Amino acid sequence: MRKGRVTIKDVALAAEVNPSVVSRILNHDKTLVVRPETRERVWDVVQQMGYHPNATARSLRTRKTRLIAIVISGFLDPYFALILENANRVADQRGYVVGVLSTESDEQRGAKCLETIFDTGMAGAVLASSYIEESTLARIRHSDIPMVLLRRNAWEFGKMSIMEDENNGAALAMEHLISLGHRRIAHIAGSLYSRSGLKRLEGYRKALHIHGLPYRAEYVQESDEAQWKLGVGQTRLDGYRAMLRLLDLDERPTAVFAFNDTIALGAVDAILERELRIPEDISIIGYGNTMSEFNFPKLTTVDGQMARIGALAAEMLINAIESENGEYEHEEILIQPELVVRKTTAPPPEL
Amino acid sequence: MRKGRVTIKDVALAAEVNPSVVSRILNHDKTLVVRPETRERVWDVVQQMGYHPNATARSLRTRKTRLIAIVISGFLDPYFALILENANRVADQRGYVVGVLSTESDEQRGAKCLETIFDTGMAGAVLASSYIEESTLARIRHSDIPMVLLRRNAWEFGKMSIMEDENNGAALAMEHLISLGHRRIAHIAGSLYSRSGLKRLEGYRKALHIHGLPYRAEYVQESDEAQWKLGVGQTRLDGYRAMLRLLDLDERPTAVFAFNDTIALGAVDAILERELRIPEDISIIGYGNTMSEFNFPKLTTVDGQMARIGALAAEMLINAIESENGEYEHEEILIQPELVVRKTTAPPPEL
DNA sequence: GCAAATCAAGAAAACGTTTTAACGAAGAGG
DNA sequence: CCTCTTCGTTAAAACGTTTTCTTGATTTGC
Repeated sequence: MRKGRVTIKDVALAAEVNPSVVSRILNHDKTLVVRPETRERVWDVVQQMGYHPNATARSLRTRKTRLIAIVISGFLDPYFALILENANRVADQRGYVVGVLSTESDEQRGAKCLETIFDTGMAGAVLASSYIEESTLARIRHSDIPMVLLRRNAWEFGKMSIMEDENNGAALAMEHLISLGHRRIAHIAGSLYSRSGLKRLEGYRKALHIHGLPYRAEYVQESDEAQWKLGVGQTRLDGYRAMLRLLDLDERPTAVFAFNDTIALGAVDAILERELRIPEDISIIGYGNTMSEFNFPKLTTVDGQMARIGALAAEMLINAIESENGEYEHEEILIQPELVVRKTTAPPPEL
Repeated sequence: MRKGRVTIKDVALAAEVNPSVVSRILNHDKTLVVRPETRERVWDVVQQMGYHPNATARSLRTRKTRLIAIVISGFLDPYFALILENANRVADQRGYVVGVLSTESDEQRGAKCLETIFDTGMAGAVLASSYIEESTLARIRHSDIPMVLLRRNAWEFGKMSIMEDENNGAALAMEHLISLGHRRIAHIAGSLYSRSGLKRLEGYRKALHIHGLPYRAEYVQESDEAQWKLGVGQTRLDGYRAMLRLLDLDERPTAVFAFNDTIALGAVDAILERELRIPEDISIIGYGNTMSEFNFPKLTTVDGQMARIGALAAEMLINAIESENGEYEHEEILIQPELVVRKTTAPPPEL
């Protein structure tokens, strides 16, 4: 490590052997026949000189890179943090580095992120951000690197995808409330311009219908529409405000299914402020399981399985990258959410 | 984009020109003299064939790479999320991709992350994780790539560093409480095996001393020591438990300075459970400003300036990478925290 | 009208690997 | 003793750029 880095030639020179031999020894080339003493000598020199193969040169020659991209919407959202954490763990185990790109809730940047992925010559990508326009996405069809799309159908693009069964997740939440005896159940919805917002609302409606409960428009509160900039605005404050509107109804609901955990906590704030008790007076169920289990109150919710999804995405992606022939199944996987019952749901007060 | 990617030779062939000309045109080589029509023809062909230079080959030749590493302890901690978010933004603006490595509160992995950085040939690194042993860190001295260390002194390693003045941050919190009239102020400490834990405790003691207030050992609650695995265990539950112990004291404090916001919220839980009011009965101040401003209750805290630190780290690192001669100042920057007064502090009830 | 200067581009080396082909020496087979 | 394998290693090409050095053609200066 004197001037510049030590190259394979330096090693070869010191070990009095050809560079190719060094390379093949280091790469455990099975077809190489070499005297044990030579092999040992090479290893010694490698250790002693502190030789590390130049990854760039290797990549150029092998046309392989060990860098994969994960595109998210932002680091602060626990949804993405969980995905990143687990995808990164798997990638690391398998010897890959993840380059992370953030669209920052700006659709313009979705295209830029994809540019970067191609320009940087990454080996594959997990597309988790929802801020990638359809038109941008359409162009990935002709890219030759594997990709895994999250929460997006990817069949048409010839890529893999992992979807959550949000419809069923919402149903799970509703079944739980209904089985506790609730009949007046409200929903604080997410953006109705987003896939997730629509799916969870649909699950809400379907559950009502199955159990013969009436759909009451005033029981579905969207967060202040002005704030919904395509999915943004799911803050605790939004949940708080929506819940206040629900509490002001003549016949207020006995249970609330919130679009996500953050909104659910906002609803909790409003309820406590009105000096009502949870779950005795009103039950609250969230969605996502993005809050720590140590949070207060201990929120009943639906686990979105982000940890599993993150790990699985990395797994699938790397398998595809390493598939010999470059062929891989364009799988579409549907993950089932799970109900997590904690302390914010109970039978309604009338019983 | 038929078979394999289109290379500079393909472009050169199609534009009836030498590859070197294409290269120099694309890189806006000032010294190149070329006929306008040729230049235009090359650009046209580049566009039409969708040519993107192979980043790997370019890196090999120029001995430069546009990949920088950020080593964190985990994605779920908002402290790191904020740093990542802002460092990533700056890196992206300047045309860099950040590869993110996580030590996951495992000191063994700190060494591994550094290995990865060198093996991957990254251009530089921001070391934000606290789980990197001194012995591991010592080896970076002889690495030839720029690095920025966060919350660590790096002078001895010949690297740059950004430190928070946590001592002063703690003093800020204490001055605020004392100026409100509090005299019985407790501290829920972080791990006393960590730099941060010690510094904030020191700030707490110093402030007491300056104002002639007595130091009372029972007013300093460490979270359950068994849980402190070198800094882990700063959960909301820990704050809750520590606060319960404080509430059980004969003469309970009128204000609490918590090691961080998460612990502060745990303390809030305990106080509310005992049916005391915040801030009327007890004031709470946190540290970090890691919670959204929409959180409830609106926590008075000390802003750790993580956003600024993240951006600054990326800025300094990239400046160093791009410094012509490879020389750069081994700066040590000290960032001052700022007090953020919200709703959980008020004068003590006696007044 | 001729040397010198300028213009427009081409040729080739280099970056550090991996991989395939080639090679000489030693041993085997007859 | 000659040929044919096998063994252990070397030679060289290739990956796709960038960069330096030439080169041939045209223009300029006088």
